[in-house]
Amino acid sequence: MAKTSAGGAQALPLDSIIAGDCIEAMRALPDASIDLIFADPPYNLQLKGELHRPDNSRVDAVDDAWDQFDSFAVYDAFTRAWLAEARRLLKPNGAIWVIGSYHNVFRLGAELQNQGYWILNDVIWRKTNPMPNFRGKRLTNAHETLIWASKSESAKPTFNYEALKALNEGVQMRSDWVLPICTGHERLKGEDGMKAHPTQKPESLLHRVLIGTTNPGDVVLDPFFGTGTTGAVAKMLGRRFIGIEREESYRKVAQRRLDKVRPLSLEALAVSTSKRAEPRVAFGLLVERGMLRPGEELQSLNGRHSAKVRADGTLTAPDVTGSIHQVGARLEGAPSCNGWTYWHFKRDGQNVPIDALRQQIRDEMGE
Amino acid sequence: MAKTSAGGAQALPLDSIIAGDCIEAMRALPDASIDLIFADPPYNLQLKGELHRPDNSRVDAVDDAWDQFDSFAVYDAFTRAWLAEARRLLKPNGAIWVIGSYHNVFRLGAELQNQGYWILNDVIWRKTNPMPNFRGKRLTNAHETLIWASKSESAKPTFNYEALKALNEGVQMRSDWVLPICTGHERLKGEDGMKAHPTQKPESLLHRVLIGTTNPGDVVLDPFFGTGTTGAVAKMLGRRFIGIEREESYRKVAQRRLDKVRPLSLEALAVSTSKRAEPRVAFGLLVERGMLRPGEELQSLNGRHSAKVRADGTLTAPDVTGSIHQVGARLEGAPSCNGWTYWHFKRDGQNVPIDALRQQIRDEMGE
DNA sequence: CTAAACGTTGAATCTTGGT
DNA sequence: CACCAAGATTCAACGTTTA
Repeated sequence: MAKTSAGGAQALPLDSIIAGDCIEAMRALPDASIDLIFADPPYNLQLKGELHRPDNSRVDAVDDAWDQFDSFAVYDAFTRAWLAEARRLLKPNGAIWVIGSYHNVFRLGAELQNQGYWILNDVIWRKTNPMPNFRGKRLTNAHETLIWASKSESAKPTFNYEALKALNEGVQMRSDWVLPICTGHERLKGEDGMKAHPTQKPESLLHRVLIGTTNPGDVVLDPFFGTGTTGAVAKMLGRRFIGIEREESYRKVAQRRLDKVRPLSLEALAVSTSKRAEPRVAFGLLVERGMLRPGEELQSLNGRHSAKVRADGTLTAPDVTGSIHQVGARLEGAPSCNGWTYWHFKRDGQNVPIDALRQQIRDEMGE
Repeated sequence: MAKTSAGGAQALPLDSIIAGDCIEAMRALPDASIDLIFADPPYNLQLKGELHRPDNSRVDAVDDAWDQFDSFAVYDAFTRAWLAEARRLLKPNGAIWVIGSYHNVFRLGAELQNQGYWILNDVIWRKTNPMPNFRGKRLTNAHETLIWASKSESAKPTFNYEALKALNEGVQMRSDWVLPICTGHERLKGEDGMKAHPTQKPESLLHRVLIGTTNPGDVVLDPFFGTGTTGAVAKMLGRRFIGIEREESYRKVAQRRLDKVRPLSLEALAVSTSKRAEPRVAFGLLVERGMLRPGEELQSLNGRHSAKVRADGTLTAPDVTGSIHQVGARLEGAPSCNGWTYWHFKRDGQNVPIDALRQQIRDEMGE
């Protein structure tokens, strides 16, 4: 595929599965073209014989004295390579999710940090129905760890705070997610009736990831596509996806699965948004519109202070004059203050925050 | 201190706090002398500006000098050094616990693996009452990660499977542990009334670690002793401890704390080793949480019988040991008994059913 | 007296947009 | 990039004061 000189998104093989090795396939994609990467890398290394040690000696699968150090060195080299490609592909405000268990997640996390990714949270997928530890020599391994990281410290990653809060019954989403493992009808079977993939992730997990950290239309890359859970949920949620998968059998199952997915309507895709996404309203507009009269007195939230509205949209109190925020902050001795929720006016004997007037204006603008 | 040629435990400064840097202090201890290490190293939080709650109050951040490192390279070198000393000190079948957050735990885990430690489980401490994310820019950081590792792959670490199972309603203990953070009376205060240490760990966490992975009489080393939670729980549970702490103020608080701890009786310490019927409720959590003290006496509903609480959440009476239900049934000569309503404890001169404590826990967990 | 209201705090990598 | 101002944002557990 030809890259465009601009690295334009039109070069991307959207909504399709690329056959091949994940590192080579990523090399063919343009810089800074991806909004989000979700990666579930293998940790049962079938890499012997296909990779070289850091000193370039070839690792042989059969007769090699395959000690632990070699094993970690090879795994780290593999991790370093695909994470570097992944970072090149991310837009400046892009982010990545990786998932792993204690076998590999510490290598993943350390390498993310080494490459300049900025960890935003680690998230625990707490399985409601894990496989028990049969030998009674360990604790039941009842969770996996996800790491959410932005491309750099200065990035401004997508985070739909209000949508996740709504998913969590009105309290902010925590870093531990309680979700069942993938079983039943959701678990894809091969033609032999056996499970098609050993570690198929539940769609609920991807649903939460994509609702929380992407917007509709975003491009999501999964370099270890497997049976395509990332693609299926992305398509359902109105996101674009690119999958990379080496094994033909997985690609076949994934493509069949994807063909059956019907995207949700735009209406169904709408999520709760934060105030930050709404248009700014100048306090002065409330005065101009006659919603507050110059000279009218406002009361503070706690009732301890008052200030008068002036015709230019500033407030004045005995010792301070300025914006609604500045006056509130000064009177409270606080470094900052949200004047919209701090100041109240009287209507029908009730104290009403001036934020209600702002909301009224926003409602009119939205009509 | 002179090492004995056998590395004998008699050279160990048991049940005391060593003043000084953890690496130097460990160098003075003999090879292969420690059964278990619990380490809560600095997290390298890298906090920048100040953080305020929405009500404008200031968050008291962990900004102590001991948590400051110039780079990952410096932090890694520090980690490498203390983990190497720690490994030298462990007996061949010894094990280590480390605790951290996403800031440092990937460095810890990777270095453990690099040094030949063998990870047995990662364990998630899920906090019932974490600090929220005040700016709505991340997920609530609601957990910390512990890593449990043996000295080598071939080691046979202590694992009290049945005791942990008994603590967990008779089902296998999982890798996610739900426990509150350290607050209230347990949180140690300095003379100024402020918290004595910024990151004091709850005793319930150490209780579970020590019950599960040590035996009475084992030697437990904590190279980052702080205010001595590890020592306090070890002493209570009949384990020996060695603490290393650099800061004099922490040592003073820890020593005062340790002096007040009364070790449990042997009887209370006995830990079940045989299989038995599944208790239906997590009585053990009441013990871990300190709501009932091992050795404490419970009275029967009719006042005719009494039994003692043991550290693994079983009861013992003169002729019978087992779950709260089993012991109640045996003493009454009944086929079954609801231990929750049968057993009572004394609080403020009143007999209160232990069910009240269960209800308290359920309330906390939102059931 | 109790109940309700109010205040405090916890290992935190915690903003955005305009000039 | 620096600087400045607007303005968005919290949950559970304790402890203390008020009604």
